Amino acid sequence: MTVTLADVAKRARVGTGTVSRVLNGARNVSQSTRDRVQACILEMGYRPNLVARGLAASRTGMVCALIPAIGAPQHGEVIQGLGDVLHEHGIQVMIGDCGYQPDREEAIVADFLERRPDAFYLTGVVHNAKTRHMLRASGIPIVEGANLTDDPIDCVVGYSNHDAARALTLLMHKRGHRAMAFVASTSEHNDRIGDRLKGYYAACAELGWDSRHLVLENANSFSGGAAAVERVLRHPSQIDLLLCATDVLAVGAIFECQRRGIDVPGRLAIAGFDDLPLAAAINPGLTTVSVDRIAMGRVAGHMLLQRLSGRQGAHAKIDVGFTIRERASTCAGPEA
Amino acid sequence: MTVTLADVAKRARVGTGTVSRVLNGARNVSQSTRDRVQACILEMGYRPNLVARGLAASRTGMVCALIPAIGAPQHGEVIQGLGDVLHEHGIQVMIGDCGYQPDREEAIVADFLERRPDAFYLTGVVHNAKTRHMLRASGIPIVEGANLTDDPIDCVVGYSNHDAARALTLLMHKRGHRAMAFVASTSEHNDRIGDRLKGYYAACAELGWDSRHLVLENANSFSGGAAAVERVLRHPSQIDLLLCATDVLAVGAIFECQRRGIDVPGRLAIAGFDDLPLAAAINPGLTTVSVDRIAMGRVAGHMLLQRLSGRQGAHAKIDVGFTIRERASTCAGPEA
DNA sequence: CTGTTAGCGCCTTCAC
DNA sequence: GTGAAGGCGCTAACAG
Repeated sequence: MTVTLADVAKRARVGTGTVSRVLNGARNVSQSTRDRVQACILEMGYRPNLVARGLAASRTGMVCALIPAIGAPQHGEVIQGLGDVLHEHGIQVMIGDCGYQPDREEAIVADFLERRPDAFYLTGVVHNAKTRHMLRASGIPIVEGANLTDDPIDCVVGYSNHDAARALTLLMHKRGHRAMAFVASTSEHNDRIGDRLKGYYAACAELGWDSRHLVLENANSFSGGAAAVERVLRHPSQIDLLLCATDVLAVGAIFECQRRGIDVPGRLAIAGFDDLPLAAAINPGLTTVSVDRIAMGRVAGHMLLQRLSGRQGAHAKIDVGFTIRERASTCAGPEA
Repeated sequence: MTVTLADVAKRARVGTGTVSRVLNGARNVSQSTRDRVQACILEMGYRPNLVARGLAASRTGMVCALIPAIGAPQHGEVIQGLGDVLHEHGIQVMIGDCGYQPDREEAIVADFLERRPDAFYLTGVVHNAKTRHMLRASGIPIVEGANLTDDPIDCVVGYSNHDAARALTLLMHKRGHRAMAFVASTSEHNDRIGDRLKGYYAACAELGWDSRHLVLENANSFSGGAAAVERVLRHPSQIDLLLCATDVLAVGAIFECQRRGIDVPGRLAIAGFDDLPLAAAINPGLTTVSVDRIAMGRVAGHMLLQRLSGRQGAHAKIDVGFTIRERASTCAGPEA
């Protein structure tokens, strides 16, 4: 029924090995036979069976990527960059959605490993012991992304969520904001959010705000951001800036302020994190932290390719940095 | 190095066939040997190699899904529903991003087919001839989604984008809107958008608006929606409703109105399509067309499972319907 | 119920 | 440069 490599070999009057060589671009094949074989391939409409190739070569040409939520544009961008680079090398990306749940992540890793991927990409740098163990034991290259750590499973590419939050907090202080509240999203298992909060704490400590920091925690949704506004307005001390752990929370907060007729940033300034397209579009524009996620994905792809090509060592940790985008949702500073 | 099925068999003192049976839950294995084998599997930490299984059984337990843009939450929801159903049956989903480009779709389909997936999910119902041919020739179940057609490759699950746009237009007319403009997104190769426009035309025809329909075309982005507002305001006839082909366009339009101090819906009403979370959060709430995409994905999954289990026939076309969500961005009607 | 035997389609030595 | 042969790890008859 379906035409196999052996069929091609027969038609071209060569051994299967030769066809295989042509297929994989080995140099030691004479031009004439190469041409003949390739003609047959075309004529017969032969398509290699990558499952068989994977078994024989123990290289499947597949890389697994785990993200916490498919449909979240941030992670989509990373995957896009990753895929762009890998596709050029004939590698396909298989995506897993672990929904911010470590045990789901573990299950997916276990499942995916049975498919013998050539490498793995994980979002975040915190994974449970079993997951780390399985991955290490598999012996394939692993890259963790979207944050930084000094103790990666294998290698890591991202930016310091901690430092970004700290820098944003300090900048807002410089701009004149004095009474801040931090709005975290409920996510015990999201290291990026956790580090952003820690970065906020660090900045507070540096500023000498050693007493009760106001920290709220809400679902990472527009209504979660709205709820934060309500809480803050009822707070005894007059909060003048809402530092939201995500743009979604921040946008929800801005919407709520619009509804209540609260001036942003006049009465309450709002900052976010992620620089989604929405951040630039909304009124007022949202001050936020920006990262080139596509580039991050591309770097991840290159790291994997390098590891796959044998060259160990090299960079095991790459910081792609971040940028703070100041927009109208926060004050331009005392001098402005 | 890695433990294989043969290793387990040796340790359990049974044939490889028996281990295979235990693995695949065949009934004809005595409880005692089953227990013994399973003990060995645990002790040795055996994990089956799905690549080898795929080759031997010519079932890979993989389904490929093509979406036009990873990171677009709409498609993420569909994939989520699809994955939920398939995972329960040990099937993994491999996602491809074809970026609204037919030739990229064709290339991805060709690549993916070499991995011998058990089935395929495609977004949309329009694909080029080569793609359709390859898919048909592969002989595996195919389901197309997110729209409807009478000529599916195999089967289709979705809703009529045409009818939804038509219904929305007619409803808006009923609500008192008389001078509409349709804002399409630039996408020659997006059948959903195309059908929405046709549905608008159909409604216009029914309403006797046979003369010059105002139709704009902009990039599917917030700024595209903003640009549409500018165009409409300069239009000689006073447009009172912007029918946007997507929520993103509509939200961009609302933002632009906010900037210009234009009352929505008083001066200009705005409606969208997709019912993103943003539609309910924004001020005013966005009137839009809603579809249960997760459910749609689940239905797609069930269709595939049914096809895979041999039972042909059954439903080859399932309409999951749509709902119009009226919110404050359009008028409540003459009676309100 | 269970062991044995062929492959699945391809890659990869190893001789020629 | 090229053919032949031996697996890769597993499933699926087929005997017993």
